Amino acid sequence: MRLKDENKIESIFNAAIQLINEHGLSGTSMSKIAKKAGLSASTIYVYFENKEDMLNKLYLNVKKNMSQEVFYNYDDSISIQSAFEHTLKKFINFILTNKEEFLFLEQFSNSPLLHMLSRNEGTELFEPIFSLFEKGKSQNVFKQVDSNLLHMFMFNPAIQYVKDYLGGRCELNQDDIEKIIQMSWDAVKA
Amino acid sequence: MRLKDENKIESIFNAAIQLINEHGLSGTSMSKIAKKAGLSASTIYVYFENKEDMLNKLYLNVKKNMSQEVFYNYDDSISIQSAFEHTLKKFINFILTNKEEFLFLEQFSNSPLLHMLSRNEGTELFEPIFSLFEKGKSQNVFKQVDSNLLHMFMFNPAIQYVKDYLGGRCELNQDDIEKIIQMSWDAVKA
Amino acid sequence: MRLKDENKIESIFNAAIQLINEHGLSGTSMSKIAKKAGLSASTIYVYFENKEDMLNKLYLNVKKNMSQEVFYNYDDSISIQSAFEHTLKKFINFILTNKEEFLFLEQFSNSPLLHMLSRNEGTELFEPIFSLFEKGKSQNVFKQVDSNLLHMFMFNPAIQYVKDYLGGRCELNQDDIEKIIQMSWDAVKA
Amino acid sequence: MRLKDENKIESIFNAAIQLINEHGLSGTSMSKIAKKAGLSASTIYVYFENKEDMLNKLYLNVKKNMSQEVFYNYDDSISIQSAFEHTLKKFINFILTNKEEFLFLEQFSNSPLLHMLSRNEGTELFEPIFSLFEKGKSQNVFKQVDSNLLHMFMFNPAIQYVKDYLGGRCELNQDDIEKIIQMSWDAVKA
DNA sequence: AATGAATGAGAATTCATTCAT
DNA sequence: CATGAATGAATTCTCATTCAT
Repeated sequence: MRLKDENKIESIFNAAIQLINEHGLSGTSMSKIAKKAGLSASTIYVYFENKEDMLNKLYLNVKKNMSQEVFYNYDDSISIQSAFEHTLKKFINFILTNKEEFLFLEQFSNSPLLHMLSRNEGTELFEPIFSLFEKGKSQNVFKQVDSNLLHMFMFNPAIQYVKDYLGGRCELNQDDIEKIIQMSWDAVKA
Repeated sequence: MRLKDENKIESIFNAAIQLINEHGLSGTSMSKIAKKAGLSASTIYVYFENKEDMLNKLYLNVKKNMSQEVFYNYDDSISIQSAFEHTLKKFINFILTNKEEFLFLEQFSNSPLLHMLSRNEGTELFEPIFSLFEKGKSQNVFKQVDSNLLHMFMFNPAIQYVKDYLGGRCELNQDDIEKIIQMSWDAVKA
Repeated sequence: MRLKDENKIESIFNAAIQLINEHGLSGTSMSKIAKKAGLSASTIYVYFENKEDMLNKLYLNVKKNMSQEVFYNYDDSISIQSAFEHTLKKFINFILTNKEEFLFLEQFSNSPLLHMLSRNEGTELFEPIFSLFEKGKSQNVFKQVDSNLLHMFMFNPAIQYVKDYLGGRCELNQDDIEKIIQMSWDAVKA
Repeated sequence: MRLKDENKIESIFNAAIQLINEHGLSGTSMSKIAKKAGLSASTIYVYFENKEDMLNKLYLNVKKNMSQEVFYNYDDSISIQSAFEHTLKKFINFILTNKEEFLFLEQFSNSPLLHMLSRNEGTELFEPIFSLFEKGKSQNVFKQVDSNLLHMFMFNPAIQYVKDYLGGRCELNQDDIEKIIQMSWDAVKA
């Protein structure tokens, strides 16, 4: 693809994310996305097969950006607890500063439009975390449980916290974030 | 006049839940719900103002059922840890045996169609839990953090686990459930 | 019919007139009328066959009120010009002080829902005017033209004036009204 | 892309006019118009924003046609009385030979769907008449009254006459028309 | 007489997508 | 590649009316 095209995909993605957060998945039509992106609805079909395809590719795109930022400069050599806390902090930071992308992810994750394939591909982008879990378990730093459980206790409460904040249901508070990280650690540590 | 049929609301709710789980919120139309419920689409509008209203009332209905079952025979006098574990167990049990209702809740919670009002009303149904949190904090059994944080660590990982199971992404395992309860406790305990 | 019923018909008529002026003929449904009248939609069908029937009866009702007021104390013995001017003045006064009824009439007169029968019956209520026209023609006070033409020049410009005023397209002005009456007279006089 | 078909708008307008005259404004749905025009209902929405928009544009279109025909070859230099009579004759002729358009205008003029803006724009198309009124007043040929009053006496009785004729409530009669023109003149002349 | 419940028919409008240019 | 035009299918919701009580 040429540069020009990449810009167009970018515009489509941005427009889609904004509209979905404003009006929900079902309230966002292709023509509205096209209008916001400044092109014709039919142009979208040059780049994507259909709405589902577009949404799935957008999902993976966002997940990729997220993983890139979260694992940027990921240092494998520090202590497991440090790696855990550091990564979680970076994750929270990412979803706080990229709330549009994050909220889109949350909406789309619960939709039947998200293909199993995309979901798996998205999960694989967080592979370093699963490595950390395995390493931690082998060193008896983490509880001897399925890594998915560790994953849930690492991310889900934090995700809920940010969702509540972004939904105006609680205040943002640095202290709370520290506590969340502490609690997550308490949950997973052996 | 004909007698208002309470069963009708029940049928509408059941049809809606099933369809939403099968085809997603946006893939579920009022006429499809009506057809499944065995009545005319316009009849739904006798009982509800519009789709949004119907969905919000369905949400509250499900939340109410959930709270009734979770807090049935809720014993205030046992130890805080027992109450915590017992309630969480009952909660997991409810969402496992009422997967349709549970999955609907998860979908709808992320939709902009869910009114703030309904969300709050739904939360209030779980008041006993917040009482437990306050009591536990005063006795220094729980960490001295906002009760919402305790709530997140109590429920969100479990919710994610059941979602993964119901989505076919992991096996159900009694042992895992015990571990989740243990991890939740580790997260919240002082 | 009993008193009680008469009140109900009155309520229905009032509600209908108000709603039609606010939202137009097509924007006014039977259930909205019923709600505004404080009764059930099905009750309207106790008194009228259907919407058309109700509207036609309302039309005649308004026309009857109008004729009663316009011809109240109608004095046959004064000069023809005085009778003409006096009646026109009273007519203008009626439509100015009963703008709701008047505007309903104007809306409904152009609708295909108005039956020929009702229209004729309504016209007959203005019989004294046609008598005046005949008398005036026989005395060579009016032009020797079809009475309907006299009728048009007597009423239509005035009606348009009041419509423009009520529609906010001109100011009400007593002087204008005098001039309209003068012009009408110039048009019909021999 | 396919070429935009100007005929399509024409077809839509024609279908709308016919149906509105047959079944009234409220009895005419977009899908019926589309069917009669030989296209899909959604195609109408390619050309117009909504029903209201379409109707207002149709209104202006008809008004424009009317003004074009009425003022075709309009000669400013003849006597004021001749110009008055000539124009009125042409107007009556237009509404008699374009009864569909005329009746649509009458129905729509009384509808709350007609925007103030369209109404004004429509009136402006008859500017030459208002010039004539001003000129006539300055030469003391017309009464010294608001031009709107002159306008009412010039057109409204004639309009009513044609409506009665088209509604089958009177016969068409060239003599009557001459008389109407005479009466209009008597009404407005100084 | 009065009415809440019920509904089939139909309303306006939007949607995802295709197609010819 | 890009897109305006076009549309069948679907959507939410309203309506006039009927009916059992």
